[in-house]
Parts: sequence; structure tokens; C-alpha cells
Amino acid sequence: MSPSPASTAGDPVSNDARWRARVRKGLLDWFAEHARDLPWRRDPTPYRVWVSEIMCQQTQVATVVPYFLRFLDRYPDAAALADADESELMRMWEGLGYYRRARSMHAAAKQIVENHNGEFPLQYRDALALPGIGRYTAGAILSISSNLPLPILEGNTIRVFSRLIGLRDSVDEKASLDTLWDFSEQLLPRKFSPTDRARGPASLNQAAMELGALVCTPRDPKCLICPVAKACQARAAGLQAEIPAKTQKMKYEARSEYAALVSDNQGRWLVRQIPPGTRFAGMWDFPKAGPPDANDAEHFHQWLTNHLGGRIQLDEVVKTMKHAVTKYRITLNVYRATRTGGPKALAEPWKFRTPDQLKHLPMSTTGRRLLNWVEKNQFS
DNA sequence: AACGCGGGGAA
DNA sequence: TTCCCAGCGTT
Repeated sequence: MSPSPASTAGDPVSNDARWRARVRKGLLDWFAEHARDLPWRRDPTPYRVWVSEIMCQQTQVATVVPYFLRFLDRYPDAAALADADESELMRMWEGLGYYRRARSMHAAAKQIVENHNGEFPLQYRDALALPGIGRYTAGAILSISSNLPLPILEGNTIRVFSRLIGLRDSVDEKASLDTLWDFSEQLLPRKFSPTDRARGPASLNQAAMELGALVCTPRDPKCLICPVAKACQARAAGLQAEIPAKTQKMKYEARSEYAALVSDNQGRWLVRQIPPGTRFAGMWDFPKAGPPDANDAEHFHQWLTNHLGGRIQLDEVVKTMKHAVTKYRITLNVYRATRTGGPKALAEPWKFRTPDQLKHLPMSTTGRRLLNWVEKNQFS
């Protein structure tokens, strides 16, 4: 065990079992009253909780709900997911982002069928060994679905716990996270019936996250309605705005990218499926490139020529779109373009596809937006 | 330890 | 604009 999480000497509050018991009770009582009615809470089987946890990674709950419902309808268990068609799976995931999550789930489902008789494994080490499942997700799935006493730590609980114990050190440091993991473990109910979800780890872990989402928010935390405000060290010190402390600052980078709209005079558009091992692998998109492949329009034209084989002419910019990918703030310059020569057959992996065909194929959100715009404007 | 990975919601 | 979101895997 690590030393006291409390950073204030002489006030090792987080080592105080009675203090922790008050916090625990405050969280559980509050959760019993205020838990949101989320679909995976209705029937929290390991499989359903697994799907919800993967979808919720770096994604807000409200965004996840409709995806979760569609996903469970189409893939009701691990066996169905293991048998899923890769392209259809990506289409189901389209818009959620972090597409590796879907590929990892697919691989994990196959492992579950192969090694665990199709049932999500209830041993922590087995769960942790599955692709896409780390320390947080393994603990979350097994505690929420099966009431096992495993700690969790993610965006919400980092904030809630660091405020509760008055942690002034930066949560970007590993030592801070170690402290918070320890606290998460110590906060788990000590005595509970395995079947008593309401007073067990299943509710405690969800209560802490729910409090972070609804009350203990990043800015302007609602301390006046917080069930554990009296126990909160950050509030006692008036440091709600300073905790959790961060040292890193997000730095964004402006970036220009280029896309080309090329039609074949039959209402079809030039597209390709992105090759494996790269960003947006497996998803369909219009010809598109950015640095270092395409640093400007002329460079993009060269890239197009190299990839398509034959001659191509960039006409005018018909649209610019702004969007964000991780740290990049991208301006996408969309050109109308025409093929003016070269072999009649397209080089791999380029194809002509109609908007109707593309409706059933996975595309990045940007690609989908561009396609919708093209359809709306009756380009051809 | 730092970075890459998508996209959306909110202030 | 900037930050944040039920993080994980790689380097």
C-alpha cells in the first residue's frame, strides 16, 4: 500500500476509516436516489456492461446510448459479435470514433468464444488479457456486472477522488494516479453481500462516476447539492477550481488537408477503402490526403496522380470543411476534379460507388458529411 | 512518460 | 476557442 493519499501533513484524512465510511454511505445513498436510467443498467450482464464500457471510453454517455441500443439489437451476445462482418461492425460504430475499440472488441469476442465458452470471463486476469480491456475497464465490467470488489479510475473518479482527498499534486503524475487507485480500492465497501448490488461495489463505483458526471463537474461543481460536500477536502480548503491540478496543456495544431470529388458521369464517385494499419483503416473515403503526403494543392495533385495512375486535373475548390481529429484542427479543402487520361481501369484500391452503395459502407464522419453534402447539392 | 487515436458537447 | 469525455496500446 502507498502512503496516505492526503497531501496535507497532519491531516491523513483518507486513512481515516470513519471518514471513508461517511463518504461511502453518502455516495451509495445518493446513487440510490439519483442514478440515471441507462439501458445497460436495466440488465447489467457482463456482456452488456462490456459493450457499454468500451463505448463510453472517451465518449460521453448521452452519445453512447443510441449506439448501445443498436449494437445490442444486432449483436446480442459474444457469439454474435464474434461472427460479425467487419464492415458492418464498423458501420455500426461509425461516428463514435476511436475505431480500434470496435476492432478490439471483435477480436476479444472471438477469444471469448474460443477460450471462455462464449461467456465474458469473470476472472480479473482473464478480462484484463482481452484486447481493448485495461485496468479501468476490467474493474468496471466485473464490479458493475458481478458486484466484485475491484477499484476503478477514469476521468470522473480522478476528479471526484482528488477533490475528496484534497490532492494538490498534478494528476498527470504517475504517483498521483497510484494514490488515487489506492483510494479507489479503500473506498470500496468492506462488508457486503455478493448479491447486494445496491450497497456493494457495483453501486459504489457507478456512484462515484455518476457524481463526477452530474455534480462534481470539471467547472463550477455543484457543491451545494453534493452528498459528500461535508467530507470534501477540496471544498474545505476552497480549492474546487484548482483540483484536480494539471501540468500539461493541450496544444492544438492547425492543419490543411485536401480531398477530390471525381465522378464517372454515371452518378458514381471515386472512393477507396482505407488500407489496414492506418488511421480509419477499413473505412471508405473520397481521395483525401494531408501532410506529409499533401502539403499544398500542387502536392495533393501529385499525390492523386501517383495513386490513381493516369492523369487528373484539379478544378476549383467547391467546399471547405472544418473538423477536429485528436490534437489537429483541420481545414479540408474539397476540390472538384476530373480524370483526363490514363488507363480506363482504376488502380487498386480505387472504385466508383453510388451514394446508395456508400450508405451501407463505413465512412469516417467527415467522409459521410461530404457525401451528404454532395447528394444534397446534386453533384454529378 | 508521451503520444496517437475521433468526434461531440459545453462553457 | 479550449477542455473534457466510464482509456488503451504502443513506443
